[in-house]
Amino acid sequence: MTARSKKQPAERTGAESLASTAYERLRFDIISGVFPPETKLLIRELCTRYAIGLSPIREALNRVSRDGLVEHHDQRGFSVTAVTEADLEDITKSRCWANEFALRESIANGDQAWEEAILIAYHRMARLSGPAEQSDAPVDAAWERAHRTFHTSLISACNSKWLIGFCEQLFDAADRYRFLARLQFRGRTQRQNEHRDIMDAVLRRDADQAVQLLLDHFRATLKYSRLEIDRLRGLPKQGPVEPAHSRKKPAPDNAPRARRMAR
Amino acid sequence: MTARSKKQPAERTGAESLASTAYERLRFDIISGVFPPETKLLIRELCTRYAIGLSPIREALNRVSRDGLVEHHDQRGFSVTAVTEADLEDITKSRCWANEFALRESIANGDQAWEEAILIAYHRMARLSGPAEQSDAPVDAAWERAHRTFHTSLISACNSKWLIGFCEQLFDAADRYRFLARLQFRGRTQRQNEHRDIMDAVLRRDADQAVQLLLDHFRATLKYSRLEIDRLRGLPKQGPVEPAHSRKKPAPDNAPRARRMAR
DNA sequence: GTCAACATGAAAATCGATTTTATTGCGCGT
DNA sequence: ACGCGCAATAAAATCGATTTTCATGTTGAC
Repeated sequence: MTARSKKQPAERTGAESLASTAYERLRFDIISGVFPPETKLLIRELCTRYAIGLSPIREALNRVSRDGLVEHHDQRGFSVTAVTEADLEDITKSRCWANEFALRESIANGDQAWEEAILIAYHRMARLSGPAEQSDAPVDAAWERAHRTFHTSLISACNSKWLIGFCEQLFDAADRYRFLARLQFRGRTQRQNEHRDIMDAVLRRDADQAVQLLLDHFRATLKYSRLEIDRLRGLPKQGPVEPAHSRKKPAPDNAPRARRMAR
Repeated sequence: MTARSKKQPAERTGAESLASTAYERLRFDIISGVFPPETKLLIRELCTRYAIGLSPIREALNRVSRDGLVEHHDQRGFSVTAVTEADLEDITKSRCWANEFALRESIANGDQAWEEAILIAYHRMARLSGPAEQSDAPVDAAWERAHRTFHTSLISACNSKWLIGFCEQLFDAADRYRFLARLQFRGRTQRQNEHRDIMDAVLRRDADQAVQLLLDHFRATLKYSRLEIDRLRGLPKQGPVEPAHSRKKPAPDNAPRARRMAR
């Protein structure tokens, strides 16, 4: 036996820890709305859901809480950050500001590799956009990733890792609102051409036009998402999508809000 | 025994978890340069240093890593983020952008409470500035906190939690560079009047002037910190300030770089 | 009838042991 | 002698048990 049976050279880099995979899954589940806003995240439930121990879950929770998707109160656990219209507007304003700067810098500094990266990112996204049209799939993880990559590629030449990181964080935050809205609207609004127009302007190095289109794009997302917030308000908060583990005592009828964080 | 011996009603709100205190201490120690850049952070050593268990340390490390002060590689542990001139310039550029926007918004929106908060923050900082003049104290934690609070207060009326959070993160990152520089220069550069001038312009609602002064302030920090980077470069990297726990085998002489992260 | 102290149960937080993984030094074959 | 594979060691990562803390519902005194 000449050993070496463990690691295929192909996946050599894929040595992820359980905590990291838990982080990815948790972040995705929060953004995609599996855990509705203000849901209390019980460590034990997450353990059984993801089939891993306490420590990695706890580690993952700490990371998402620094992403702003989850709030943490000492001795009182974690809960999904609430959604409010003010927060949505804050996010949109911030990402407009940050992306405008980053995009202008990118257009000024971008080289050929940058242009090609945008082109590739767009086409990968566009290719996924067709087959995924069926609206019964609640979330197309692949397209979402490609979408994120596309937006990052636009500003990737701004020469600021901090700014890029900030934009990505805001992207995730805004995405959560978009997903929440989609849960109602079922079926994707067709906005692929917005992306194409943005890309065209960027590659044309028309900074003003590109910025204009990009900000419009963000504001359209805002408008689209905002419609849902009012509807969400007043809805009884509930646990994760799959029914919460049966309580020994089914909550008495006079408890309209279940599993809500004390504030 | 009528119990109730545990908690004084005074410190009722101070129910911090060990992980949170570890986070604070760790962040402070990294920013203040106790752990030099690129130091490998061994969990066990941190456990003994802070006298707490693995889990809280690990939790704290995850949080600081999301703050950008520490890098994490799966299965390979944590290490203090390296310092580079490019990173320092990135940070400065980013905080100039972010703070300009935030400050203009603040000046436009700020109410009386905002003005008074600035005033108070300044005076608290100024009061600490006098007695702390002795240069033998490596770090005056109280003044540093007040300094941070002052800068945050300036932009606190910008109506964007995201933007404020971003600015604070950048503040910490820049502060680490400033501390590293101070370790050499011993003795504080007297820049208190810069803060006063900024405050005056802000309270006068002279946005252009305030922005000008604030950005100059940041750039002065950049200039001040940059001087040290070249000097740091080439210096043998070493462990925490207190001598590294004695190795059974003292490293052979041909190993110039000790405890360095593989990259 | 109202309020406060108390008991009870649930969840978070912490710890220490165990498992997994990476790194380093050594021996062997070429 | 040089490179390659293997063993030994150190560190990270994970798990499960235990301790602390909070929330809830109840009882008793005023």
